[in-house]
Amino acid sequence: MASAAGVSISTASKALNDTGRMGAETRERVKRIAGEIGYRPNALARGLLSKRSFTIGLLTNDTYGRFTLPVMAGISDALVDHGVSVFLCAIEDDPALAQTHVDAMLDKQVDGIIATGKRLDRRLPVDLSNLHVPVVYAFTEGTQNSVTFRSDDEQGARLAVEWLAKIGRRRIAHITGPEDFFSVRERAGAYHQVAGHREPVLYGVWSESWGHDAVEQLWRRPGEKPDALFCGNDQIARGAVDALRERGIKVPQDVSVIGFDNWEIVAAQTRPPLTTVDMELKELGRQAGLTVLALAEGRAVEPGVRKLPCRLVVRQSCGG
Amino acid sequence: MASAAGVSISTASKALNDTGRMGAETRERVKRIAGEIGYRPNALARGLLSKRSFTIGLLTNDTYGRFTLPVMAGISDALVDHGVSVFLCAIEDDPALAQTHVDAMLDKQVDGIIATGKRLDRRLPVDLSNLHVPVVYAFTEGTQNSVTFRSDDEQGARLAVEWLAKIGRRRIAHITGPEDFFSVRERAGAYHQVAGHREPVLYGVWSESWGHDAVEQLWRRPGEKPDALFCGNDQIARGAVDALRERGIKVPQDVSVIGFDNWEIVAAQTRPPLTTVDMELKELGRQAGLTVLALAEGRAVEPGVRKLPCRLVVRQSCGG
DNA sequence: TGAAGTTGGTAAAAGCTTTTCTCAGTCCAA
DNA sequence: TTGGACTGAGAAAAGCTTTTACCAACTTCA
Repeated sequence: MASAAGVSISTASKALNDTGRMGAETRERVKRIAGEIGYRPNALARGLLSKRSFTIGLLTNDTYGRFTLPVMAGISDALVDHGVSVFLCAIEDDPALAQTHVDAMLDKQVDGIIATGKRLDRRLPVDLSNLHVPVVYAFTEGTQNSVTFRSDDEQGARLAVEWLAKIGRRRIAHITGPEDFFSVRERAGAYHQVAGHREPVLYGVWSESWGHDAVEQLWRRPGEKPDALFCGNDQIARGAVDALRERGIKVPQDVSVIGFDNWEIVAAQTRPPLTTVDMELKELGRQAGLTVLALAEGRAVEPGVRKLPCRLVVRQSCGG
Repeated sequence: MASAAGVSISTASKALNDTGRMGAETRERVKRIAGEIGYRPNALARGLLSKRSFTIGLLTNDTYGRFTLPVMAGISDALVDHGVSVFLCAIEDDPALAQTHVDAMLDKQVDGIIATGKRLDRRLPVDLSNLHVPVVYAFTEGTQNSVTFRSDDEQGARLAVEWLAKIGRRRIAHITGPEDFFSVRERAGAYHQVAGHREPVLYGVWSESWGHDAVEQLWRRPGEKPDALFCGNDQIARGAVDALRERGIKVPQDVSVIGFDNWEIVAAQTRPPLTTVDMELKELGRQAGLTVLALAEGRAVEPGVRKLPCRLVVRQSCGG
């Protein structure tokens, strides 16, 4: 212990924390010696006393990491400066596993929990509503009176469709995922609002092959073809772009395509690279982190759902 | 505290831990009451005493998560039964950030650290060699006398090329990543060993477009064309498959293609889905987790590099 | 019946910090 | 010279659990 190299335990503590009364010279000396011997206070002991472990838990059922990783990066980014570390717990829709992890986090006296997932309209398979630590929901459905962060899919979709309209596209089709997804309905709603009801919405699944098939369907139909495709995610968009190329239709000259998610691995590798909507998940994570920290410190936070704006990432699949 | 609902503090502790001497009936009663009031011991206090926090740190510079996520899943999977939680720290090749995270982990008295990355032949930008907690390296280069887990890329490559040979392919080309990657050289070495030196190795970058370009190069050359491609990763393979399709060459009828990584999002969505080599990163993580736990418990572990076998995942891009 | 052993439980210490309380000494003013 | 205020530092408690030492009561055996 640092006190061995100087004064008493309590004086050392006060010196290092800049608290209590003592001679400036003593304080300096203690600090210097502590630095020299590389003394670092034991966070366990500190936590035992202060009731703050400077630790939070991140619970997710998104094993693939598509959504969790950016969120995690944002949380970590926001909290590392506050000395807070993050337990990452992946629970694959397994209630027992989820409970095990929650219990472990609680035992370890986490200051708070952030729940995240892969879908806005689904709950994690564990009840977090009556814990004695604050809980914040990010990109997953929260409980009554909780704080929830989510992307503003309506605004994101509007961004995309308005962009297509702005560059002169008039027959914009929407190829998207399963209709029972809340975000699908929200994006489709915004699409209708901006583009009207002239072109159909094609509901399907979140895969490239569905994007491919949907283009086949659209182009097999008689009558005028779309001059733009707004796709529900980047994978669908990629499948669509591939199908268009196979039909000899040029992207973006003949048809503009916009995706959703800005999943680099898909969007940037498509030929041409996809213009797409970014949900700003890292920012979402950052805000969730700051919020759970505020709650942990006893600051009041207004409950409710906070929608964070999306951003349009312009690459080459639109022209304009 | 549970003692309020029963006996003395020490009796309660002994009852719950099945230690010490006491009446069976007393023990049962304490356990029952503890269960009823939902008592859970404070891991901080326990850790303070036992010098074990039941917490480990996972350090990674793979922000994208391609490699880290499976490794993390394996670690968590192996350790959750032992009550161990994992701090995930993403350090993006930033030495200062890395040090900050390591210090935070050490302050929190982690029982051990697992270092992982995105490349077998690169070190993390922080020195972990003289910590007073055990360190295990997984899928990143370790220090002298450390325990390191890595995939056996040579064996994986052999698996792929032998499979191609077995289904009757004779002119197998190898399109791969940058030659300065250790794993690239190892895979190429195994390729030469099995397939001989009849076809060239094309070194490039880890992208779809390189796979695409490489096929262009190969087919523009005069003479006989390859009847199989062994690609350095799934993205290259996907680019190659796309290029072949555009040339009207059928996969797998005319040319067989094998990738490397088994990155579902790429491999499964390619048309046709890719046969590929899986590095079994989850298993790698599991073993790393168990090893760091063993070390933390003071059990001796032989230092050295442990190569874990890869597995061939057969989909439709090979035929045979 | 008395010594030795067994049984069931409690008290106390240890682990490391932080915080509050206390104390000895110093300085100044009356 | 004495009383009060102030200063610098240490003692002790608290936070929660586990472990060791200990004690009182009971049993067993000679």
